[in-house]
Amino acid sequence: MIHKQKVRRSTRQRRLILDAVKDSLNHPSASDIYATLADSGIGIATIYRQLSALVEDGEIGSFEYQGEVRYDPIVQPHAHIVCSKCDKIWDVALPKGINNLAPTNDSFENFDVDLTWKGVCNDCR
Amino acid sequence: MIHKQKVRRSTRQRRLILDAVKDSLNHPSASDIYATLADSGIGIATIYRQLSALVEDGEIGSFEYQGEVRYDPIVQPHAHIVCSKCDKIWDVALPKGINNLAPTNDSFENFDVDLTWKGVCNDCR
DNA sequence: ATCACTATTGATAATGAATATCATTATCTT
DNA sequence: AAGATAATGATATTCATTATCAATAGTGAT
Ligand SMILES: [Mn+2]
Ligand SMILES: [Mn+2]
Ligand SMILES: [Zn+2]
Ligand SMILES: [Zn+2]
Repeated sequence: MIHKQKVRRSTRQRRLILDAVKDSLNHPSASDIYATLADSGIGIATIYRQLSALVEDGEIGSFEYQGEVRYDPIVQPHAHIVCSKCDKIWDVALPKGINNLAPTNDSFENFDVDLTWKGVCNDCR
Repeated sequence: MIHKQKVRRSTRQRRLILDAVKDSLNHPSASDIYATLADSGIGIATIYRQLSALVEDGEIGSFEYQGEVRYDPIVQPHAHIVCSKCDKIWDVALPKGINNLAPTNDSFENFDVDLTWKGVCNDCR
């Protein structure tokens, strides 16, 4: 029983939004992307819809921070460092062997890890 | 230069809210606590205010999940397992030695780690 | 116990992120 | 080119959380 693949049309809006995330450096929110594409005329609803769709399709990553969803051009698993002063976010490699440290009881099947270190960055000290 | 301690009054509302979180088992949200204390007459604004204050005072923990803040009776650092189907959350010990795996560049001072494993629980399979 | 000071409360308005609605438009298949 | 329908954009709506402010109630001093 193969799950039917949802047909996704290639629209100008989808391409622009994907490119904006792929070119981003700061884990942008939906309104960040909206601002970046301000002169494209893309509506805010489309920004939200396509960002969700792109995550669902595995084209981009996402996580929530400070009450809003942030998007990530990197889809490979990785960890983040956040500064609690300026709220900047950096990418960092997952600790080697972290998957071996997963809680292995056979009543749970792990498939994803969300790891964030919180601290104060150099600029804020 | 000691930082002046903010004076915090002991009110009936604060005590009830703290007790509700301490007695909780399901990482409740603000509205969960509001529901639990429904017959106490405590206003929703007070629920939010005191939950924030209790976190600030280190009396309870908190983290965000699925677009809302969840509160935690356990203040000691620990990790969570969440089921992406039923959204239930379990406590789990932090992997031993996780702090040694922190990204150690001297331009960043780590003091907190947020670790969540996401998967599908037994009931949902 | 009473007083004065002010932190806290509760009702409610306001904010901000995200979703729902729906007529119109654009994409894809034939 | 035509038909089917996914996608869009304007906007209304939902939902969590915060702001406002007059009234209330802890607290420390008398
Ligand atoms: Mn990242
Ligand atoms: Mn917990
Ligand atoms: Zn910083
Ligand atoms: Zn489950």
